[in-house]
Amino acid sequence: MKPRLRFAPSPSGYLHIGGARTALFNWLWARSQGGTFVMRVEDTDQERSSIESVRAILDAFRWLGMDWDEGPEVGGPHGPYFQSERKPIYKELVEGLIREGKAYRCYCTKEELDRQREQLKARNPKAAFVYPGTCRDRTDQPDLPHVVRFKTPREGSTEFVDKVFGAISTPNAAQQDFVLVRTDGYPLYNLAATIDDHLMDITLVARARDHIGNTPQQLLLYRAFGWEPPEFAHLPMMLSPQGDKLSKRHTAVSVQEYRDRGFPPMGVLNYIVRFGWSFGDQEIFGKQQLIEAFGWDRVGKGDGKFDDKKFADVAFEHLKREDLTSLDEYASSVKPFLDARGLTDVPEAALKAAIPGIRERARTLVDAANDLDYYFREPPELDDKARQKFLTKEAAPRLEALAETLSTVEPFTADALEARAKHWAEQQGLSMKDFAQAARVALSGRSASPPLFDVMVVLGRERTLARLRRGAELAKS
RNA sequence: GGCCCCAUCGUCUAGCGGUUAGGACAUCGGCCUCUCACGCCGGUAACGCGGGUUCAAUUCCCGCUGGGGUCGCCA
Repeated sequence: MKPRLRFAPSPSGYLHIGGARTALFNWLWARSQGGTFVMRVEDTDQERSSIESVRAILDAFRWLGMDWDEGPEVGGPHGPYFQSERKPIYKELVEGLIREGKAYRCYCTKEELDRQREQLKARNPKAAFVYPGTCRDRTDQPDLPHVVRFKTPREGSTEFVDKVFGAISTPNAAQQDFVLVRTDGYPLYNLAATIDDHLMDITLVARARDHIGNTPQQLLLYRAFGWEPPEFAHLPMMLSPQGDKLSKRHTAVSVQEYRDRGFPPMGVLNYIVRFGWSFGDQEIFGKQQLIEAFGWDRVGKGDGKFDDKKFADVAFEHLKREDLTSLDEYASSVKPFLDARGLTDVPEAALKAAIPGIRERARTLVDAANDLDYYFREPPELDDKARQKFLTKEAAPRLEALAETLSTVEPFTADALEARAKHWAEQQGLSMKDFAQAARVALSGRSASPPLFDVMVVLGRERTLARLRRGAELAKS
């Protein structure tokens, strides 16, 4: 049977990097098995959910290149895919549970329970508040504000075999009569997720380890409904560098921030997939390779700590290698970052000519746009320090002479230019070192750039000569 | 605190009874060189502790210690 996987975001913000990883594992398995990847929006918390957030999350998915087969915008045979639109489904099923005595209405108010909880905490901060079961055996069901609670068995234990962690067993006594439906009639997570996973024919639920404690409750619900539960796979956590829960305080945690920093999408996916999953010594993967390599047997159990440096390096690796980011892809990816610098109509051909020279230098697309800037800005921005250091009185005549000697080079290629320049230098009793930096500043405005003659070729004969001469003028003054 | 889970370099990890414990990032040297990079060569650096099992434990079992998760009318 083809597996059906899902990712079920709560639309209360951006797509968290940890959420992206969970989604990725699901998506990879679906894609590698020819299965189905379902996107379901868990918007039962009306206060926190927003449509902008749904949009942000879907945009992040698109940017990452993870497509969904069923869900928002694409529909599918198991809809609706917004939980807020599935209320009648939950309602009917919960009423069945109540009729069968497997759940009950609880009339205790949140305020009362909160008060009790706080009292207990005041006395013993480490004590766990457990619902006292006030309404558990109540026989009347008046039509007053209430929540619905599950009647958790007091005996026995709930067990399952996790695809990553193996056998996990939890005593039912450790579970309380958890709430299924709140006063406003909206279902809570465990109820809605269970019902939807079943109705949507989900075969494997893969999620982060912080959900491991929800699994027994959900299993209890499957049993109560008489349904066959799906398989479960829990992923080790992605922790902050300090080892606690990863949050904004530590680093950028939204996928969008990495996009804005100029990380390539596959760089992001590649870094997060290696978190809790490995494939021998291979660290860098293209998308197709990743789909083929992925498997649950190579998912580890230990939590990991987030490392910005490693992340940046993986992203860079993807930008650097043409087999991972093609020239076309690189060019179109860097465009928005050039736009942001005001370089809005960069010729495609020139851009593609310039990229190979900056690929191995630019660690992000932000860097790339910066490294490409002087090719497309006329005149190039001039770095003051570089000017003072290299555009000296001594340099002026050399730049003039260099422009002169290079003006007749044919063809205008790096090799030919280098040969001519070296020949000229030799005649003058000079070495590359005696004019290279001055020429670099003249050409790029900076003291660091790709090799001189490569820069010249990208600029073309006319601009090269003009910039060298302008450099000479600047050097005189 | 109850319940659940985890444990190899600073970090991500390989290892699935016998290895000089491997790779990558980071870090420190060096080489290359027209600058900056890239690349290349090399160094420092790990099996948490204690018991078993075994001819042999990083590897299997138990305990301890340490770490994490969870205990909401959030998901």
